[in-house]
Amino acid sequence: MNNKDNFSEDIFEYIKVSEDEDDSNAVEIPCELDGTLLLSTLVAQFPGACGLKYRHPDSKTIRGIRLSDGKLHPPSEQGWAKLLFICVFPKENKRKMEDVSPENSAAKTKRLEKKLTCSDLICLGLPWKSTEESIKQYFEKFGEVVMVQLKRDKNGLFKGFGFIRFATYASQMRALAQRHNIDGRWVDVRIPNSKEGVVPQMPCKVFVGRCTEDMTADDLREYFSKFGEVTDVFVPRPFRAFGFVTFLDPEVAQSLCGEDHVIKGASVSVSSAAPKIKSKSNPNWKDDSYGPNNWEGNRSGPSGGSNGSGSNNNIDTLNMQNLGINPNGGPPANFNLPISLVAAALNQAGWGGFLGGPGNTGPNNWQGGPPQGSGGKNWNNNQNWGQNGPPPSWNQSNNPGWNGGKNGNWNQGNWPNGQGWGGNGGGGSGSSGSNGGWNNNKPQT
DNA sequence: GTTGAGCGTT
Repeated sequence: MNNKDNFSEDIFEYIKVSEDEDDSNAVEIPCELDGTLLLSTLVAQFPGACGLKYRHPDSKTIRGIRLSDGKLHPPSEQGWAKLLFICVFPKENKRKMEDVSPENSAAKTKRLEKKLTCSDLICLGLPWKSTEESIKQYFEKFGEVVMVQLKRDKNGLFKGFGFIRFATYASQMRALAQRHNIDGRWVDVRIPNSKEGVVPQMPCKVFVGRCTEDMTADDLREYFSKFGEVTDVFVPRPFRAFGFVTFLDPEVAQSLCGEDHVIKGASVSVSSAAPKIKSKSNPNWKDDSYGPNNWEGNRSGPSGGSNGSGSNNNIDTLNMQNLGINPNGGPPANFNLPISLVAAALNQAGWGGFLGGPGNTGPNNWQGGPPQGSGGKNWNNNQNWGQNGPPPSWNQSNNPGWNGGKNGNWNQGNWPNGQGWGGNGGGGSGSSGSNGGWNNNKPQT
């Protein structure tokens, strides 16, 4: 052995990955102990990646790497060998001949381009030591950053927030779809309030009907990833024969609507997750509510969160929806609690499924209380939530404090400080422990 | 000198 006895990274196999066949920019990425590579691990280093390929040393042809359940499988029984693996990114342009018809190509693309414009993004909770340069450097992994403005007071003291702007919509979407840990702080990146309703958005989410019970979120993700980058999947449990898939590119989502696809031998139908019913019971809803089931079905959140499938790829669809990035499934307009806190807490409390994690155990994976060691004592009387999903009041104004924080359970005063839900490091019912949560920020010096 | 929810002296 070597003299790094206290350093156990060599129990993981590292594989060399690059964006192209030039390995000078390659990154070595650790596999899991079973030899597979988590897609989320790949995405963490290569945002937007949806798979891997490699050039076969003998045939010299490019071969794809098998992706199943969010895991990339080594090309042979011998493992990953010492080959260079190349990231696969979703094709920018579309896929099917029908979509290249005159009606759908130029005109439609033009329309979309006009709609899908970048806006400034606000970054909240930046570390005090941030500089324009460091922030630019951090966000450049999502694409070209054309502007960084950190806000300071009259004395030049940094106020802990700022604005950034990307060169492309895709970069913006990638940044909005992820959580950001900058120098150990969870930083919220959002569309500024001043831009709310100004930045036009297209639905990124589709409704997938006729799902069979054996279709997991990972199945849907794997299948639909071939059409474009999937940022979120939600399959309600218990089984309800439908699911939702959210794409990074709204054009991909739109192009799939109206189509039938075969997954696991069954025909599913893809349709718009667009508004279908109007909610009268909840004054907090915006004018329209979305999808077949409002929040319960249509809502989603961080993928790869707090469940056994083991990884968190930092997708933050909950945030996206709240901020109008994806108009489908948005919460009430006057949703007072910082959405990131809700997301983090629900995730860590084992609600990852409700928020759309790959396990999709939904509200039912939370059986009668917060995780051990949690400070979330306000949950204790809500054990019925573990049986039949959220109480009806979730969608109504008399809910436990979603609106004004008057009732105590949800207002900020009752949230544990600093460490979030007990700081147990794991994702509630999940086992992977890779869910950092949003509210883990600690005071810094 | 301190801080940790917020929304931009363009």
